[in-house]
Amino acid sequence: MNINNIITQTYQSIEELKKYKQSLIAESVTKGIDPNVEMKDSGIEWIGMIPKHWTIKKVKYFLSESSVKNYPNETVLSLYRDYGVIPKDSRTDNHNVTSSDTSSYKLIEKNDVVINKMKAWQGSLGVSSFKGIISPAYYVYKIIDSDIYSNFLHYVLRNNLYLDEYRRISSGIRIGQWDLEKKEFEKLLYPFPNSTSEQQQIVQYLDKKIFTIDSLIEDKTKVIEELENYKKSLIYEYVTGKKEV
DNA sequence: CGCGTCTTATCTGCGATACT
DNA sequence: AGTATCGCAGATAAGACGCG
Repeated sequence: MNINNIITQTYQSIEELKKYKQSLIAESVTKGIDPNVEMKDSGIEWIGMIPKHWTIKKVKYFLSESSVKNYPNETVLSLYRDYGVIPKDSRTDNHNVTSSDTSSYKLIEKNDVVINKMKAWQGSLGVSSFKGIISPAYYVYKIIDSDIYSNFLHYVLRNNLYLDEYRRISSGIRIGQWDLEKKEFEKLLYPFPNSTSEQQQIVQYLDKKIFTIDSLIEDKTKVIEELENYKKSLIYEYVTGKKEV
């Protein structure tokens, strides 16, 4: 069996795991985790049926925009598709330079919703578990509905059923940096379980599942790395060794 | 008219990839 | 291996907008 085949296959199984993770999240936050519950039509075309006891809510009524500035000494945060909202200096792969004057940065409190308006269509939005400040090129919202559990909302906002819709309500010329239109976003509808305890159950369920899937992905990534290194050493020998064109 | 906010396009640094 | 080019993830400047 040649190395390239193994690498390709491992790579594919990682992709499948990632897809499974996405659909598991989407399924859980729109259908719940009890398969025996009675369903009803949500009226939202990209969602379809939802549990009967869930409620559809409009962004405008559960989020309120916040733009608090002049806290230049707070921790600078950054929003990642993969990691959510984290302190910017906790990663070395962010090459963007923080402005020398952070007084126009927006203040984020714990549990605030942060949206990268240019990358929302890729799922670049989430609920922060940190307090800090972020570049003014983001939208910051506060949750004003006390029946919504912030960690549940985090999964809901990022679930992939909504990505096409985010893309649709974004506009702009530069490829890959379409601007999410705030007004359109505020019109979006999301389904929620009525009780926060059910929201918490779903979050716990997802956290556990995702941890398992992520560690599987990690293992496979390591396998690929090892194989790539082996392949490189072969190529190196070929190129520097007795090769003649 | 002045000022703050929003929009838009351009800019950036470096890892990844392609090629030789 | 060494070099050249691409692409990612996001920051930011500057003009447009709009409010009192």
